[in-house]
Amino acid sequence: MTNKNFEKAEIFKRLNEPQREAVYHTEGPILVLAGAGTGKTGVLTTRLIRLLIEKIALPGEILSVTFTNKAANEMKERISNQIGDLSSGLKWLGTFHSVGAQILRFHPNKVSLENDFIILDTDDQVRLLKQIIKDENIDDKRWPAKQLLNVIDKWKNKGLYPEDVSTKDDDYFANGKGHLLYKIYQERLKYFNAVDFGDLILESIRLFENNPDILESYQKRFKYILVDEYQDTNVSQYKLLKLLTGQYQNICCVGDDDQSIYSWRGAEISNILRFEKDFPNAKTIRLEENYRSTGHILTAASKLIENNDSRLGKTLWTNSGEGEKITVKSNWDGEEEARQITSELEKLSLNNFNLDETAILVRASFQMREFEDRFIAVGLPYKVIGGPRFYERKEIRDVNAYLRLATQPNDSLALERIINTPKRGIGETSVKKIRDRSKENNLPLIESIKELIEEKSFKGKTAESLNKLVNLVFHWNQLIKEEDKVEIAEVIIEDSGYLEMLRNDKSLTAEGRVENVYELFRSLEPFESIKAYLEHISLVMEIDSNQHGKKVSLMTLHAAKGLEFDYVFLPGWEEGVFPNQRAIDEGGLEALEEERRLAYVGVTRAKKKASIYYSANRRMHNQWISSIPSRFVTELPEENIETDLSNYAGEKELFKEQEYIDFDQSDYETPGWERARFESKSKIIDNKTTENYIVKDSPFELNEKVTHKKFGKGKILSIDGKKLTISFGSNGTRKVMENFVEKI
DNA sequence: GATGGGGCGTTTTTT
DNA sequence: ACGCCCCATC
Repeated sequence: MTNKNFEKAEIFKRLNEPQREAVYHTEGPILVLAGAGTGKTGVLTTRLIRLLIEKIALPGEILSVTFTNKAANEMKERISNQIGDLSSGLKWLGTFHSVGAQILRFHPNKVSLENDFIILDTDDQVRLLKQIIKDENIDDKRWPAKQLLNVIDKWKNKGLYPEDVSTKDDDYFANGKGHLLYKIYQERLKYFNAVDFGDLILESIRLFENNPDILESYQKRFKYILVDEYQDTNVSQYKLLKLLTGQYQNICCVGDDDQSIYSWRGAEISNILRFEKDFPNAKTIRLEENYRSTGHILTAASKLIENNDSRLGKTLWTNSGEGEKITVKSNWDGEEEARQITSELEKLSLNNFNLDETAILVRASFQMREFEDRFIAVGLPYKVIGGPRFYERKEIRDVNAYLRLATQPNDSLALERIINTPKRGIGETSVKKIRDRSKENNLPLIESIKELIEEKSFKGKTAESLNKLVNLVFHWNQLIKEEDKVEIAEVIIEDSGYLEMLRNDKSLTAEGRVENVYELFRSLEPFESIKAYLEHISLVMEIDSNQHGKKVSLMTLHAAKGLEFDYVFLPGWEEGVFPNQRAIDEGGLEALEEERRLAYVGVTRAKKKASIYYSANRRMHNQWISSIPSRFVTELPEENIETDLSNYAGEKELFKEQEYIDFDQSDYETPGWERARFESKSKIIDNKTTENYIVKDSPFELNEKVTHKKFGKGKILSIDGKKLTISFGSNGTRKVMENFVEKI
């Protein structure tokens, strides 16, 4: 095909001016700042397609990285829909981790790995770390393995090897022993011929830093580099990109600093903020025309995000008219909020509106329960997006461990996982004996077992079981060598006694587990071999969930990034819930800005209508908390919102209570807040529904001594529901809400 | 090796 | 309040 052909193509014609520029500017570094709904993925794929069609690069010469498998698959699909076979051979289109794995698979020996190294999942990592902590005689109660994993993860995200962790960075764990444990962990990984997710990036960096010739070959190979969601990259991913970019500098990063919501897992918003400094002569293109939302939604979201300081700044606009205003509604509590939203959804549903185009986006998953309860009560079809993943289920991991072991008997971590599952009478002492032998003689566990059996170190049932297990493993391995067909998986799992164990389990969950195992067998079908399956799932922790039917989507704001719906419901916009108090406590202003970006992501998911809700009271950890509207509510411009207080009863109560909070000390003096206060006062309120919720039994007693965050120690003079009158001595006598007070 | 009680944590989650 | 994890106990 020629240039003309490309220019005639529909995908090209559809581009607007800045999009076109982003597609055509192929030489030199370029940052495409793509606001929500501005056709980001379209630009990325069109750019790639153009490189191929105009034969600027061969498929194998384009490195194209995304963050999630979902994004990678979507891109692949879009491309192949457009150009079919031309797209085959795009073997470097994938997630950061799959690219890292691919690189390491070519040169395992250069980073002290062997062929067929295994990729650990989180569960394996924790088990390994637990062992290390115990071996080092550290109290694993005080210093849990999970926490160590977080610390190590953090270091890996920052591109730090054990030797790079300075004493200064190492006050997180076990009084400065963190980096030592990290070192041992890395040694153990090498010993198991294993890497974790972080290593896929980190070891790739090490490979390139230690082998300039190899690096150069990759720099030459990757004529063009495309990066999606650049705001989500962490330091080590950035380093890897920087290395690969080399002298050619043909890197195109697409992202949106306003949608950076993953700092807590290592994403560095500074990567995108610094782009122009990092890559000299970089071109920045802003995509600001939004094709998703209507005017009010877009303006409100834009104004909201303008409250952030750390941003590159862009102004979204749309041609699609004003549309509907964002509604802001208040409720008495979470339950009422769920009722309210559900009834709005029911109305839509009764008018034959497609529920697939509706979503409820929450800040934290505990908020989902009330909605699920309500949906079930009224029979509204819904689906939860995200949540516990298939491959993280225990039974699935167990089965995978058996399959790993069958393909690779030396996989000691897999063996340790299932050595006594189902119960075979191989206790902790036997396992320790085996493990010790392995450490002494530097052997895989299975070889140690063989040795120990020959030496008759085990007796009775233990010896018998171990012998049987070892023989089975080698038998399976033989089966797979002869004919690696996925059907063998079922044979293996039956042989092992695992399925029998589940079938004999009378508990409620066991039935589901058996089903899950069969689901796994089904999911093997598309694969050529068990080995291919295992390699796939070690990088892809998801299974395609086929959630059919028209349903409301229920998910967290994080899970909603990249999605869009006609109607978006945003409950729980209250201080403490959203912005999340813990986030602010731990991360201060930066965290608050991230929360605001989350709000921005939420609002911009809506195509036709966004509705925001807050409640006067919320039950958290089984305690009633009275709450005040989120500052984000007050940051929405008045002209783009419609405050609807008609529905509900608790408003009066809410604002009456607010008067007991010391307003001088609060941040809520924005115009929106004042407006809300004023409106609430002028409303006539039906008090009926509130009565059920009024607290009758106070946890406090008259004359009880308490402390208040601000006023210090005091004595309770009177109790009126949640309102306490307290004498604070020199600080005077004040009325305060009980949740601002603690017992001494 | 099963069972139950005590202790603990309870934001977001991908690979 | 609740669920999960770990350990002690039988």
